[in-house]
Amino acid sequence: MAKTKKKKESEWATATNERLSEAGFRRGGARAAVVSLLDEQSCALSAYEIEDLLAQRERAVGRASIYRILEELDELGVVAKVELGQGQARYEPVRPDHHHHHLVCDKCGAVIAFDDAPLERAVHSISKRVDFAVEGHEIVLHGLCADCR
Amino acid sequence: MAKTKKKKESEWATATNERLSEAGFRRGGARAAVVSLLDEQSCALSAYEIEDLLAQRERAVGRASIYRILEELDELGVVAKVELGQGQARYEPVRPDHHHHHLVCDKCGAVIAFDDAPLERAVHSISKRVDFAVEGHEIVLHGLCADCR
DNA sequence: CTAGCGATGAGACTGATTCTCAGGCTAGTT
DNA sequence: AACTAGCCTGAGAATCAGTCTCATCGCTAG
Ligand SMILES: [Zn+2]
Ligand SMILES: [Zn+2]
Ligand SMILES: [Zn+2]
Ligand SMILES: [Zn+2]
Repeated sequence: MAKTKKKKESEWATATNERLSEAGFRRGGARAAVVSLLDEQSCALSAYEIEDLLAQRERAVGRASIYRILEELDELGVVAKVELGQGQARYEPVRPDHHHHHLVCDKCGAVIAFDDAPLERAVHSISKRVDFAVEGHEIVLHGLCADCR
Repeated sequence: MAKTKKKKESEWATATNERLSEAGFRRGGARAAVVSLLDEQSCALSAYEIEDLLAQRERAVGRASIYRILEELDELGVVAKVELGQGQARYEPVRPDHHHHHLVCDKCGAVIAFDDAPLERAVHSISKRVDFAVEGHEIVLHGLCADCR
């Protein structure tokens, strides 16, 4: 058998690995572990969460490598770095069919994903109108989650 | 004459000082200087920019005080803390009649303000639909400014 | 199998923000 | 005006996320 990966990788991991090799990156254990972990996520994780999860579940990866790899993936456009005003960045796999934004509870820090077509339309409309080459957008709604109210 | 302030304060400073006293805060030189400086701003400044500007123009204020005061003002809802993904927070006076969002140049860091009614409508519409008490929102468009393209 | 060079990670370093706590000053009180 | 409780300030230490350095590891082409 060619594959002996822990869990079968999804479309995202496949596409990501392809982009990585296209971009000239060699294979490496640290990067494979990060990609594998992100592949299982539907929403964003912080670098420290990634570090902890990797140490527990997959394979410990140095902090420097985690940040380096996340930056590479962000530049390749396969990972999005989102800043939710919590003093730390979060990273999530980019899946065009699951584009979404976030609701952040100011009390407990909970992060909830949502998507809305009219909102996206408004953003795209603006992007075309301004004298600015818009490459991405981030929308965060702050407030209190159901539990914290 | 009752007033000998450097420049006549605008509606924002007046309302802010009122809220501060309502909230039980005493007067103080550091806070007055920060409020006065913010009152002149139409868009966001970073804590360091505020520190430098105060040291030059108004009255030097300790860094700890600047952060403490900005946090108080943010909690009172008269200042908005905006995180534009530049590794530092920025703060701007909240003027309901000048609600806006930001375009950030990923190359030179330029920040440009914009506002859009359809976008706000979409956000408010979402706010009503989710099981979440939305208290604010932040929208950032990333890309390259006209100069950097 | 081996050389060449990218990949990795321990730990030092940076920069922003927060904390601590010893005075300074405001706002009532007498 | 003088007095005082307790908020207001700010210098400097402490934190913390994130970045850099560089010796070492391990792919992979040949
Ligand atoms: Zn998400
Ligand atoms: Zn909550
Ligand atoms: Zn602004
Ligand atoms: Zn620019």
